[in-house]
Amino acid sequence: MKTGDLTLVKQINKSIVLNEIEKKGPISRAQISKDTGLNKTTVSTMVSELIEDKLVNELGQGQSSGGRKPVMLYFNTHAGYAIGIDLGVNYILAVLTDLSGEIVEEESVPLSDQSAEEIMQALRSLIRSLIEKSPDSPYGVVGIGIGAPGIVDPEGLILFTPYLDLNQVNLKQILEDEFNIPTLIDNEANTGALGEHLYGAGKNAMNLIYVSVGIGIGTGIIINGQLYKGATGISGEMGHLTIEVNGRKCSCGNRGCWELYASESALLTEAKKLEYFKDTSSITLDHIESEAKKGNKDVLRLLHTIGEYNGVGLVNIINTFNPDMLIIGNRMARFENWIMNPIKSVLDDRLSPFHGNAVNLTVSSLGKYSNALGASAFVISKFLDINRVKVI
Amino acid sequence: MKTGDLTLVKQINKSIVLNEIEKKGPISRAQISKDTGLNKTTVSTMVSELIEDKLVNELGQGQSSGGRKPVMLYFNTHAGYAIGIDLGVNYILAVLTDLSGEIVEEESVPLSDQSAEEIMQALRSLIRSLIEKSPDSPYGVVGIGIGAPGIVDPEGLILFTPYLDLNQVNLKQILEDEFNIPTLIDNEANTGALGEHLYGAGKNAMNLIYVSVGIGIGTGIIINGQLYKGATGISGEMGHLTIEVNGRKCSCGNRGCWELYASESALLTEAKKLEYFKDTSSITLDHIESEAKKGNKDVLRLLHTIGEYNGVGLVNIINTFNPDMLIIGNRMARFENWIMNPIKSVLDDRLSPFHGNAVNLTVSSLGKYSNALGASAFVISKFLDINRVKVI
DNA sequence: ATACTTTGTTTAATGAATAAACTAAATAGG
DNA sequence: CCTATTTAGTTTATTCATTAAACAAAGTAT
Repeated sequence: MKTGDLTLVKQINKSIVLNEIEKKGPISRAQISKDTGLNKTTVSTMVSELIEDKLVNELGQGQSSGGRKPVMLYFNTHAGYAIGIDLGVNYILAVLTDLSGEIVEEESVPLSDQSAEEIMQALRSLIRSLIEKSPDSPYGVVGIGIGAPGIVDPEGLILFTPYLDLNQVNLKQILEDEFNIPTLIDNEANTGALGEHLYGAGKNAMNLIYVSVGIGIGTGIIINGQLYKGATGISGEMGHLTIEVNGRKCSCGNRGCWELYASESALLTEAKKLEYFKDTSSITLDHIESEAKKGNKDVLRLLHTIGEYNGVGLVNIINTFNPDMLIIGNRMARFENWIMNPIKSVLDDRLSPFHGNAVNLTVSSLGKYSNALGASAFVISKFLDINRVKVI
Repeated sequence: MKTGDLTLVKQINKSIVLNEIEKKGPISRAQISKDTGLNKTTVSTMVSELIEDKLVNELGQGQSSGGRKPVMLYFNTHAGYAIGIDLGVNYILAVLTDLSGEIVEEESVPLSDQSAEEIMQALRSLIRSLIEKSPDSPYGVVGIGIGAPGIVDPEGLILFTPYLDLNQVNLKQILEDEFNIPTLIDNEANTGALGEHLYGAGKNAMNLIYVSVGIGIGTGIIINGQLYKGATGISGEMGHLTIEVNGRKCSCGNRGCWELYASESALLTEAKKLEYFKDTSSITLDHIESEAKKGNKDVLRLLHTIGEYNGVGLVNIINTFNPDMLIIGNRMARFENWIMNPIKSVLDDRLSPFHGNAVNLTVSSLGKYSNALGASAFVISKFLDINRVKVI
């Protein structure tokens, strides 16, 4: 059983000090002591250790505030690096970040046939390349994080992923065996939620829901600053909330699922029915966006409708979680200009007044990087072993 | 800021020891040491303190297992008492429990006009009476917990409650001023969830959703063993999930809310339309249950439909939370025999196979007491100040 | 009767946080 | 320019947790 002892106390306080330096650095020992309530002596001891650990450096003297000049400390973001991978349906985006989540290298490849061989080969070569490009550092590449579409079990086994030929593949095991670097796989909505929580729009939100609207809709749930994954790791399938009880059958087995009305697939399906696109063989989001920019009435009306359906689902999420913040991510986010108003008017209409203005709704601030950055953040947090991110 | 120090360590370990005695008592010091990993010395120290605190007693010698006989310890459930109150729409049920949640006294009164005066007077007299009846004990009555229908803010202010004339009343403040006993008010779904989690069917579930199906539908969310209340304390309004996007307007502002189809109100409304009840002026649940028992076809068909609608909402909950356990409580629970099968067949139909048999679905095991017992458990936990229950 | 086991306490050691005293180095004000 | 004051950071001694080891108490097994 997890009991309390002195090492626990030290761990807690060391985390607090490191966190403080990360968030507020450059900062002096004295300031940390004032801000945290920890004794000056304790702070000094922790800082010494962190400097030995190469996680913190001294910057030099800062401004005096009427007495001896403080020694400023900063988080050594170059103590190690992490790889974050966005495993998309037709692309793989891989980033190398420093320990602050700053992107230092970036590579991507398109996927053509989604076969296991193609994907694995692309992953291997991307990872190998980023490892080679990673600057010399005390800890090297500290982890590989992957955000994948589909259902991933807590051991890193991909239980089910539509479109990709990776069902029942234990990606974590395979990559750890090959690269000997701690690896984490999770659903892209979960990694996206983490990314936004740690580095994006959700920095100050302890309870946030990240809504990944792509081909389907998935949600990443951050509760009390921690990722919630449920009993068997498959929570957050809110794309499959029924919003039409006798609606169309969904591939998940349910009927009238939200994502049938509000996702990228829904958008493309409905666009196909428009007069304007009747001669277009395969419609893309680019087509739709360019028409929307041109002011194509039918496309605007369609986006309005899709926005409204997004709003209906968001009302459900708010009624369930009463979150501090809602973040819309993935590919639907590019239509922000056209869907945000209908979403907001649906919220106004349908939300009980007790929610008032409490909910903060926004579009992903990390854009196409939220998934890859979240995956990277995940492994960084694991490396730093501070309680910034825990999976419930 | 909350930092680590020795008192924290002690608090953690003392909690562990007390919890162990609560759960496994009678138990010896040696056994606690083995089970928890705490050193024998530490356990002895904590036990001495707990005995001084009157929270633990020595029972006498136990069975030898090949050496010196152990001294068995047990949790002194009579060290104090707690009052738990189920504030219903047309009744108030108040229980006095010992520290183990065992009911030692019970009183209830019907409500006739739901006026603030009637309710406050009834509450006062119930509380006063239970305090008088509480046996002599080291700590006396350690808290008053109240589960109320409606929306309660974190400070105990009732923001909104349908049917009761208590809107904007700060019940907590009023009762604390009068009785000088720590008081907690929460939504009845939250207290119900706590009751089932601590003393009922959900004892072993760390992630559970308690679905209170009464006049409306509310949900109490326990995540990682802790009650989740959301950013402003109004999470869990899953009765207002839209299941028909263009459905009837609900009083909450939304459309096609789940509770319009699956609650007690829905049952009564639909029952009114049945040929059999056309001459009954005011139909009650008793009427319906007695007809169901007699095998009235129309009533059975109606209950089947209501069950199916309950199933639809439960699928939504499972897709969202992937919980260890789902517990159906409040008045709809009495129809278990007629609604459980339709619910289960809807789950079979609509749930993705990845949920398999992972979800444990059951009806409240505390029956009409789950709300009152949860309210009592809430204040007991606060009193014991062990981390058994924390509100996120 | 003797060896062994199990329970629980006493004793001494370890390691964490911290208050107080101290050193170092600045500013401020005459 | 000099002294008092302020601020930063370290050294020292104390307090208070857990714990390992030795020990005492009280049983069982043979």
